Amino acid sequence: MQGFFRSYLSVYRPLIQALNHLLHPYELSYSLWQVMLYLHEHEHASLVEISQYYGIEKPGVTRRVQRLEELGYLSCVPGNDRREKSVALTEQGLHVYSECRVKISALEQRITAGIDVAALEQTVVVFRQLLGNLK
Amino acid sequence: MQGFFRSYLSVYRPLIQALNHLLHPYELSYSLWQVMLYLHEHEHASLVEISQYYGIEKPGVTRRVQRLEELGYLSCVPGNDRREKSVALTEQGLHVYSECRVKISALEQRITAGIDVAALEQTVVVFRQLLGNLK
DNA sequence: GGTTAATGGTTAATCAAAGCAACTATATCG
DNA sequence: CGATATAGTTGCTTTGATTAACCATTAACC
Repeated sequence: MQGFFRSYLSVYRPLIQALNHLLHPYELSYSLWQVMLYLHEHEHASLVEISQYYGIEKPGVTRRVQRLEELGYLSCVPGNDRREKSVALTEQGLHVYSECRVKISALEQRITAGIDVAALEQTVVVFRQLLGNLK
Repeated sequence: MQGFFRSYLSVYRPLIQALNHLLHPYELSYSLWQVMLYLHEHEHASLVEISQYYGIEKPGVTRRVQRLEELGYLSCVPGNDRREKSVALTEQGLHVYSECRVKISALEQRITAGIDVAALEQTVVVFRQLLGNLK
């Protein structure tokens, strides 16, 4: 499968640009959106948890969280371990999440238009396998 | 196909890291590698040509080309239009290309191991379609 | 129980990559 | 000839990530 990576990577820039453009009105980028995505699924989370989930370093998470805090999209929630900073989406964060969710799904719809659903599902399976092999 | 983008993007960071790690001994990154890739296929090219092919701005290409020139991997070739800077791989650049080509193909082999070849081929088709829809 | 080690988080400095705006030089067209 | 378009460069800014060093708190252990 010579050229597979190249084929994969050719999609990246236009895709991330489209997503960032979509998120821009909310002062978000995809990297910030990732944090919201995680918090939408986990109610609350520590920074290390997010760091490990996305495979990025802790300082990166600190900054994403700081930004989202500034925007009022998330806030700290008290926990028993006082080292830990547990964060959760705010009311506003949840609202922004929902709005973006709709738009992102619509974009997904548009970008995958005309592609066989079975092929898309197959592709998702391939991504999972690639990810497994990459670790 | 909710979550398709997310699935796609989850592969990006680990993949690009693996590639950059592989290219590091040659003082290359994937963004530099792209230029070499193009020049390997086109003998020589102008910066605008490369810029359009990869969908990046001209200054980005200027800097990539400058870096590759410093490394001795490419050099200018004379053309009739004196505005234009036509570049081509040097002897050394070609040699480095070959070495990296082998290693990248091996990595590709490793990362796609155990994945059905038909599924991979279908995935490449999906990438092409996505790219088409993204424009 | 008190010292040591591990864990969670932050800050600062650095780097890579990309974008935009403004500029120079050359070509083309009227 | 002069206006306009094209190719490339430079400078500045932004985004995202990394490493190293550090502080605070908790856990482990003799």
